[in-house]
Amino acid sequence: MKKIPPVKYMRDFYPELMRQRLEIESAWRAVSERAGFEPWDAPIVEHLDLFTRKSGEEIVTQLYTLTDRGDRELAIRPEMTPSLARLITQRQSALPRPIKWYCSARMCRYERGQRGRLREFWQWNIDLLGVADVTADAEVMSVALDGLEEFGLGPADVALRLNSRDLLAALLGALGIPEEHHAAVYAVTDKRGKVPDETLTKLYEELGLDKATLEKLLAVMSCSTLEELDRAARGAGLVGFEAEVEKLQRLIGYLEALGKGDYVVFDIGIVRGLAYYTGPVFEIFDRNAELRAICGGGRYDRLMETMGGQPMPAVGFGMGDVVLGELLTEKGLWGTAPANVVAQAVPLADERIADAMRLVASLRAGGMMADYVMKSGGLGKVLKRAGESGVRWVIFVGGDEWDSGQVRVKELATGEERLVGTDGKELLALIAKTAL
RNA sequence: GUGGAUGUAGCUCAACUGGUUAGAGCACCAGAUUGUGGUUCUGGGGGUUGGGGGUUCAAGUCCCCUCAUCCACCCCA
Repeated sequence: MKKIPPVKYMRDFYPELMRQRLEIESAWRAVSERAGFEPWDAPIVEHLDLFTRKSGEEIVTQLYTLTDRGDRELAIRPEMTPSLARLITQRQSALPRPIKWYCSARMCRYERGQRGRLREFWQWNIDLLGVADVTADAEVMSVALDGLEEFGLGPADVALRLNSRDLLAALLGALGIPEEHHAAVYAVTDKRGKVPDETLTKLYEELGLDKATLEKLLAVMSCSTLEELDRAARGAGLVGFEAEVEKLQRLIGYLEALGKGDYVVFDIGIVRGLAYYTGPVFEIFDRNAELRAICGGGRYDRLMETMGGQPMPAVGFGMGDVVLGELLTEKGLWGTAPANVVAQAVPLADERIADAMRLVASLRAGGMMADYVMKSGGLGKVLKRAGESGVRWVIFVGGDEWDSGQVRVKELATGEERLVGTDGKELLALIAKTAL
């Protein structure tokens, strides 16, 4: 019989990998809860319309779609935001503001796999709705960075690249570029840092702008700090963008107040592909910029209307488990050791197997992680295995000790042995004491 | 969807210009070791050399196709 492999670009979670996934998810959860976000989730399968409404029909080629027996067109969710919008709009007037929600969800995208991108993955979403001010943006970005700090990552490891769609729009407007051409400019700007500067310049030239406008655009787009941009735009005689610069400066100030100032880098090349972003947008990268973005997000103040709800300002991000996992592996920051069995009982004769079970059952009932060897004897091997796998106590069940109502307990780290009663109580107390 | 690279045991890799039955280390299982340790020693299981076709007396090796993986592009919610 031929073996059936896992589905292309999807992972089998052997225990080692599964522990990593759980470590990531519990960190996300802990950080979210600590920052006052509430958990939510939705079905893993949604109506196809939910996704095409937000992203257009082209999205279908990137989805796992299915038709159910009632001829309903469905799709496995490729992201959480449409579901979020549904949940929010269903109870929009009843939810107290601000709405701070998080989820850690499994999703699928039918894409070509490559490093950092698979067809099934987990994504942490943080969303804050009902607050139009950049205080909310700062909060969301800060929590994203908290999520990375939880693993020991710091400003030396990752950077938060920040930009604003409103700022870009204001600059292009000031340059006299009509709104319908903004998307084309964004598409080029998005390449910044990904292609050589000369190529970028060439792409801007191909946009068909007149020479004066092009020169001003290039002057503005080549800035690598917000201050530099402010000077360059003023120098080019542009007006009407100042409020957006001020907003970003205030946002950066809030991030500093939240202790995240060292991560922030202004990057006019951060555009984000999605059309629905409206204000500040950001991506978090490893400092070496070897991997794709660890996290991306921004403000999407129009989405609730698009999804049939009342207008409501919103800001959020998504962080995937794949790139983060690669970074943690690269930096050696995985924390979880296997959960070792603390105590292992070994029956010294077949007649003692049931007794070992009883003892272990009472230890488990007492909250201790305990296990037993499933056959009697073979002490040399049992001890060897126990030592290798991190067992801390081995309990010998049987022999003369058993006949006198006791079991012999060996602490593997010291080799010290003691005699305790067979009901497990004394053993629990002993282990609890040494565990501290 | 486009282009490039790579495919040998669970993992890391050998096998000179084509030449006997494809090997080693690690891992796994067992024994030395029926009441006491991590070392050591011995043995064992595990391969359609990704798959198919072709050239040849002979293919892991050369050719073609295909599949998979990785990298880059497109896209990136």
